[in-house]
Amino acid sequence: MYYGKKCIFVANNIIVVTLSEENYLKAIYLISKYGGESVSTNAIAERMDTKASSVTDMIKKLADKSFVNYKKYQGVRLTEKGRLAASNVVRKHRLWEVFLVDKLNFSWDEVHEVAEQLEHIKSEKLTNELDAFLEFPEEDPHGDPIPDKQGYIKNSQKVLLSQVSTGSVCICVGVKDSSVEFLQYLDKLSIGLGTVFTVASKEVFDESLTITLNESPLSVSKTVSNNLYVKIKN
Amino acid sequence: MYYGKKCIFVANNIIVVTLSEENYLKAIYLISKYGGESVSTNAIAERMDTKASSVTDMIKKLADKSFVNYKKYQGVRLTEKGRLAASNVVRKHRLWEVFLVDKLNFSWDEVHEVAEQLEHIKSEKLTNELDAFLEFPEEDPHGDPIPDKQGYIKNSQKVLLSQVSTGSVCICVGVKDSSVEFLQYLDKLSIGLGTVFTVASKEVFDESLTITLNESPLSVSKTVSNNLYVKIKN
DNA sequence: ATATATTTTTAGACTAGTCTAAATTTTATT
DNA sequence: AATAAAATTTAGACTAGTCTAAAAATATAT
Ligand SMILES: [Mn+2]
Ligand SMILES: [Mn+2]
Ligand SMILES: [Mn+2]
Ligand SMILES: [Mn+2]
Repeated sequence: MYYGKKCIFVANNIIVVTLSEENYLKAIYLISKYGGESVSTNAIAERMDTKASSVTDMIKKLADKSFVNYKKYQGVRLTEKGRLAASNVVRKHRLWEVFLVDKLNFSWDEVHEVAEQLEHIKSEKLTNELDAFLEFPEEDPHGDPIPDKQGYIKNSQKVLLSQVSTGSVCICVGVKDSSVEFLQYLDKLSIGLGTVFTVASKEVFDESLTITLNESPLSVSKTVSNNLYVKIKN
Repeated sequence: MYYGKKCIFVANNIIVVTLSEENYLKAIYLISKYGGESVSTNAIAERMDTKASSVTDMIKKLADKSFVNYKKYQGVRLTEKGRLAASNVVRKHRLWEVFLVDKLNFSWDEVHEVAEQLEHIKSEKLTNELDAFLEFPEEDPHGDPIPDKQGYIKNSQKVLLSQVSTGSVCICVGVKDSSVEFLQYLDKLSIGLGTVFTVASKEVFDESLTITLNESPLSVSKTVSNNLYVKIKN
């Protein structure tokens, strides 16, 4: 009997889920907004930087294992089992990101690549002890929510900076784009999670904003305001 | 061009070493006593619980990448490059074991399985920050030495309990067999790293020892004394 | 020195996961 | 409704890593 042996997690001699399957589940979970919506083959392929034909192959395997419901040409939707498996991968990813930033001096633009690896480590005890060690964080270094053991996510009232009306005092609570480039640009602007500023004015021409940060005015483009989550402070 | 894409570490777009290759390198490294001796195909197969034919296949790949020197039917020996790659895997394995015990409340019999996964995470920064976070430990929870960044290992004067002469005061500094079974048995005997005891007498019949631990006599079999490393205290 | 046993390698097969190119189905446009 | 475009699936090929069975080389025993 051939089981691939390496790279595959085995519990009680039953194969649970491979690294590759986990990556597909995670992609479906995130594209579908945490398991809600149905997801197209192409959307998965694009997100995972792979080919649609590969996605179709994998979707069939996931359907066989009842992680997704699948009808040809109709896209997929996570089952409850799939949603839980996927949320667990995301939980691990985000917990490890917190660990790297809080304990190992990583900056928020350095953690993602390593967390992509760490999220596949299989050990319930490890995940839960890590959670406790970090004092049960609710959000990762990019402001994204960390699902709990049961896959439950606390939803917060964050809103995109671009939606905020002039005069509001805001606190930065997350990023929509968490690319290295954007994060480093925010560093340069001295904007990070917890940064407080006021929306001074909005330019009609290009929808750029002028915000007041540390008493000084700062202009931010529409691209920035469209990718920064804030909470209104008053 | 096909590169397997997943599971393979890429630095500057050059494939460095796969998870499977790392496992073989580690096995050769440990069998050869940290890269010294030449190692037979069968020895690798036995240690890795795989078939000799698979080992031969992999050996050829490792030789192509100049991690080992290989002549048909003559076994393999690690090159300097191979020794360093292997020592890095062992370094990571043992650092993670320290992390799990010191920070995440794992016991010494629970860490190995998880460390087998964690040892393959590729990030120099992670390894070095973890090392610093743990305050540069020199040994893992089983008393095994942790190679430094350059692959250097501090060698210690530890000796098997079975070699110690009667009357010696010993401090337990490591185990040769680190199976769950042996480690749990030691727990039951209240023997761990740092435990101090005196060798009271040796039984000629079965070479069992009577040791004095916390004022009380305790009998340990030859199997135990052959798998426990100690340092003489005076 | 020869025969036997052991070790190692080779040959051929298999799975997981990927790809390209072609076929099929669904969706959008006239 | 027919056609064109886009999305999706299928067919067939490829690699890494493994296996079994057979062949070849080396080591051991008479
Ligand atoms: Mn991330
Ligand atoms: Mn994140
Ligand atoms: Mn170990
Ligand atoms: Mn160890």
